[in-house]
Amino acid sequence: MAQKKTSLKDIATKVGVSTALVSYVLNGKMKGRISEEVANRIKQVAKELNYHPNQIARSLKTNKTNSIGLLLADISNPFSSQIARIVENEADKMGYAVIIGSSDESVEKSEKIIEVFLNRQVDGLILSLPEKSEQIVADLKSKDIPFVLLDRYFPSVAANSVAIDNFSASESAVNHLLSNNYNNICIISYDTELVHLNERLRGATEQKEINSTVGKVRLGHIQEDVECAIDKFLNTEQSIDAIFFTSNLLTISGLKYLNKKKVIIPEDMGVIAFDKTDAFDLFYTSISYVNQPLNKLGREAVRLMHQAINDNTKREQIFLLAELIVRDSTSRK
Amino acid sequence: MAQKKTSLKDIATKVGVSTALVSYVLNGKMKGRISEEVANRIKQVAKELNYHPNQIARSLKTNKTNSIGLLLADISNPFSSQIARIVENEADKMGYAVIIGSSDESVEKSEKIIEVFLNRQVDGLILSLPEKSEQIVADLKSKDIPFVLLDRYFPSVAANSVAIDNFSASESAVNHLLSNNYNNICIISYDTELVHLNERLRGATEQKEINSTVGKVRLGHIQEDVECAIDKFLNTEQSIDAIFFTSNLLTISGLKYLNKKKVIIPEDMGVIAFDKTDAFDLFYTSISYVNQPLNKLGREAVRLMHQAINDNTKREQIFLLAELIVRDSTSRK
DNA sequence: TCTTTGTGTTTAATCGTTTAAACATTCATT
DNA sequence: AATGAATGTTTAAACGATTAAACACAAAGA
Repeated sequence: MAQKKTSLKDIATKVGVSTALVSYVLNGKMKGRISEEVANRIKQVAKELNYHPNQIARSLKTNKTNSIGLLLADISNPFSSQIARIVENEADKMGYAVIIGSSDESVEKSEKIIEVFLNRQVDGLILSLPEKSEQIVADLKSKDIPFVLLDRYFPSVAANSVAIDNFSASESAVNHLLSNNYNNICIISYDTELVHLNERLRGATEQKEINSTVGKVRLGHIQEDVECAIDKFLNTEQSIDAIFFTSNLLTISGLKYLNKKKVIIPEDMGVIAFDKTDAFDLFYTSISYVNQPLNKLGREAVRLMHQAINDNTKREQIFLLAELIVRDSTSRK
Repeated sequence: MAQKKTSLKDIATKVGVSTALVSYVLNGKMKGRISEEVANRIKQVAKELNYHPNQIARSLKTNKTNSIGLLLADISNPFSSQIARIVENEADKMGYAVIIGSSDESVEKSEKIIEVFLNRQVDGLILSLPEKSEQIVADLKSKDIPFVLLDRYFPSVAANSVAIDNFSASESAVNHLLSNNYNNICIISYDTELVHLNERLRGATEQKEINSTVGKVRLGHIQEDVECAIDKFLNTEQSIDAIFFTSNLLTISGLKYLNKKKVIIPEDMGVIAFDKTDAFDLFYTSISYVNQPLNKLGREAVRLMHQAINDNTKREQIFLLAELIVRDSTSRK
């Protein structure tokens, strides 16, 4: 950054006034006390010298950086990157810059990244934390740092949060299958403590009428465990006629394998997915899915965070409704 | 950010020394001049009070923020988000935080975002710029700001850049088709001034032996124009037997449409793609594609940027080789 | 004439660091 | 005893902004 940037002082010197006056003029403060003439001269010189305030200096004084930290599980996962995009846009509208980090579902990495965020004096945090992060949430609360949990939340520690109503989303997905005459439904879900994912499972299984089986998939072994679960369903159990996948990665792995096994959708097997992905476009049958309102999620997260920054005494927990998009993968011919 | 953070001064007061000494100890400077005893006491108190240096203050003094700006076309596009992920990791290793922005292929938006980055005193920039951005590059150069162009570059203004050798990547893709007896190849490409994309086109078409047709797709009308191009190939022209798509979005739109039109791959039509996407997993035939070395791209970009930050007199232009991954979509049975 | 009020501008402290330079003390050398 | 090094620590300015408070001066009211 050579070519030293112009500072308030440069302008002050050139115009022949104090830096204070320049600051007042450029910030539009003390309106009505400053002479038009001087004000104009200052503004003009500022433009001439291509002045841009040094945010760092400003931040040091005001104790506001107008930046936020966004922690995601993995920015290269489409769900995360779409959220990132929306948060970035919303934040920008409110004058915040966004610093991003990926936790890879690791608590230690999350802690480390949050520390980096805080050292950089971000004004607030938007976090999608991995399982077993209750302590992190508790620590942030005790330090009174403004933050919002996004997508994932922890009932044991109350905090600002934005998520969808996973229970009812799953419920309606399964109801849809039932009403389309799929009666032996199996659910493929993660083996996790994350509440939002377990809510998806609960919503799908806690229905009196349903005769369901569950396949649990370990995070680091998605393809392997999905295949294993599907094999089990196809062979040993009573004949399954539909699968509900509770995440986008699970769906992709599952469809890939069903393809390989020549299972025809929806004739041999009904399929319903959680989240949409581009990949569906290339599948021979269009896929029914639970559509999360990503735009609203992102917008609400930024709004709550902004609110927390300005007044961290309120707490809000927001659950948005997901919408069921019905396509061909759940319609028996 | 309530609960006032502890500062150097707090430690100094508690230990009974000057802030300077605390700073020296904590930064490991003036080694050998400071008494062990005092040093230990300072370190201990720092830990007790959970001291973390205020990066903002430090930045103001040192004129280094240890942050970089990353401008992408659209963080929600998989290519961008994967790059973002890699850049984020590499940058973190070198102690840089990453601020992200998406240009949406707009020059004005790019300018605006870069300005935000610079006001925040980022140490350097990594940029994927839209077409007609030569002036931006020239301005950055004249201001002597350290930056690296990533993926996209502009031959008319020399600058640090990292990209793949698009020409030879396309060349080998087309050669592969030719050697598999596809002789009427058509290329679907963007209607753009972006050099890296036109190099893909040039690499594919500038071969004596090839009998090729080109479909140009406008950025805002991908699905529409891809369909139109494919229709044209299928109807009016001499029978096309292979399509080379020069980007991932083009590929997805194209395959989707070929599906709809019941064109069988690879029997009726050979297909080769640029970039891999998850979506391929769900297609009935595995897709051959040009694989960009994303990890290397990201790593080299960060390395060059770091180099530019420390010495902005060198210029490097790096072209990495992409690899052709051969699958079933280009093998005639 | 003397205060008061209003207008226009400056002074100076402050944010939390870094760091060159100054200071003070001890110790060895001549 | 005087000089010089070596060691250990402090002083104080600086980075570039913000902002309460002070200052200076003119016009208006008592």
